[in-house]
Amino acid sequence: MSRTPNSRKQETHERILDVAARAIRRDGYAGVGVADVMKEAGLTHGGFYAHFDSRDALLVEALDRAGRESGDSVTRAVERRAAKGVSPFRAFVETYLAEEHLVAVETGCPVAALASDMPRQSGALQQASCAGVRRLVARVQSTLPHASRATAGVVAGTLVGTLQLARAMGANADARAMLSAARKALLQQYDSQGAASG
Amino acid sequence: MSRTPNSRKQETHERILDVAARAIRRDGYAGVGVADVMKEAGLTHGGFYAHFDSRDALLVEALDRAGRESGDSVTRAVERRAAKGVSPFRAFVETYLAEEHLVAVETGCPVAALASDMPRQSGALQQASCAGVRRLVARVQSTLPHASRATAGVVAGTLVGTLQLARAMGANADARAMLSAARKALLQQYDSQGAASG
DNA sequence: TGTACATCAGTGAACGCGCGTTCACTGATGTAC
DNA sequence: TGTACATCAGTGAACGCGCGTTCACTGATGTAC
Repeated sequence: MSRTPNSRKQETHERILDVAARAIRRDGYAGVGVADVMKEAGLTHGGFYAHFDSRDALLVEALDRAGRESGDSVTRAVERRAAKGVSPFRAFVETYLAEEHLVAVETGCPVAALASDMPRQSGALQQASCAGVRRLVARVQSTLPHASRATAGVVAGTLVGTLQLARAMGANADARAMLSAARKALLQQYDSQGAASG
Repeated sequence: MSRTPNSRKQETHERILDVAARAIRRDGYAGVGVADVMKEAGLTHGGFYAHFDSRDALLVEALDRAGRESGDSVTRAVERRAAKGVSPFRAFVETYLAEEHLVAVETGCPVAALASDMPRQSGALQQASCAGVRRLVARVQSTLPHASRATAGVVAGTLVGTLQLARAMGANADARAMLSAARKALLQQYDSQGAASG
C-alpha cells in the first residue's frame, strides 16, 4: 500500500495552498501570515519553507488557485443553469451577483476580494493578479460572444465593483438592492435574450 | 503676531491628516505606518498620540478627509465643465474615468483605492468606509436626478470596478481601452443628452 | 522694554509583540539484506 | 519474515526586524510683572 514517492509532501502542499487560497480572500494579502496558514493546515510554521520559497511565492500560487477554484465554480453553475435553458450571460450575472456571494468571500471571486490591493504588491504578485483579471474578463467575454474584450472588461468591472460596494455597505438591504439593480441593468443592456424576472 | 491658542497644534494636526489621506490611498490601510506618516509630515513618531488616540483613529479621520478632498475635486471639475454646457453626468463619468485617474491613486477616489479591504477593518473604519461609499453613490445620484439610489449604486460600482481592473492590469493600452469602453457604455445607457465623442 | 516663569508641542529612547525566515533535530516511512 | 539503515517531511526554538504605543524630557513660545 505504498504511496508514490513524494505523494505525502504533495498532498500537504495542496492542503497548504487550499488554506491559503481561502485566507487571501478572507483576510486580504496583508492579513495572511505564514504561521496562521500552516496552523490552519494542521502544521507548524517551521516546515513552510520546504514547500514555498517565500511568503510571496505562496501568495502567488494561492491567488492562482483561488482564481481557478472560483472560476470553475462559476462555470459549473453556468453549465447547470444553461442545461435548463438559461442564457450563459444571465446565468453568469445571476451567479456572480447572487446574495450568497455577498458573504461567501473566502470561496468567492478573488478579484473582488483583492482588486484594490493588487497594484501595491510585488512584481510577481502583480503579474499573477493581472493574469487573474484577464481570466475573469475572458470568462465574461465567453458568455458574450459578440462583445469586444473592452466591453467584457466593463461588464467585469460592474460585477466586481458592485459586489465590493455592496460588501462595503455591510451586506444589508441597501446592499441587496444594489445587487438586484446591477443584475437588472446588466441583463437589460447585454443579454441577447432580453431581461425578465430579476 | 500671536496665533490663537492651539493654532500651531491644529496646523500640525491638519498636516498629519493631509499626509495620511494620501498615504492610505497610495499604500492601502495595511501599508500606512504611524512613523512613516509622521516622518512625511516632518515630525517624529513620538508626538503622534498627542494628535490621535490610535492608528485606527487616524485611519478613520484620513479616510474621511480623502473622501472629502476627492469629492470636492470631482465636483469642481464637474462644475467647470457644466459651465461649458456639458451635462453633469457626462462630466462626472469623464472625470472619474479619465486616464489621469489611473495613476493618480494618492489623490484619487478612496473608495476605488480601498474598497476590497473595507470589510476587513475595525468597526469604526467600517462605518467610515460605509459612509464614504454612500457619499460616492449620492454624488453619482446627484448627476442622475431620475435614477434610484440602487441605480446610482450600480453606476458607482461600474466606475469603481472598472478603474480598479484597469489599474490592476497595469495602466497599459488594454487598461485605457477599458476606461474608454466604460465611459462610452455609461453615457449611452444613462446620459439623458445621449452619447457622442468619447 | 526686559526678565522670570509656565505652558505644552514635539523629541527620541524604550517597551512588548508578532512577523518572516532559518536551522538543528526528530521520528515515521520505505528499502536493503 | 525480521532487522538495520537511509531518507526526508515536519517540529519547535531562535533570529532579527519593524511595528504601535508609552513616557520622561526638551526647548520654543507667550505671559506676568
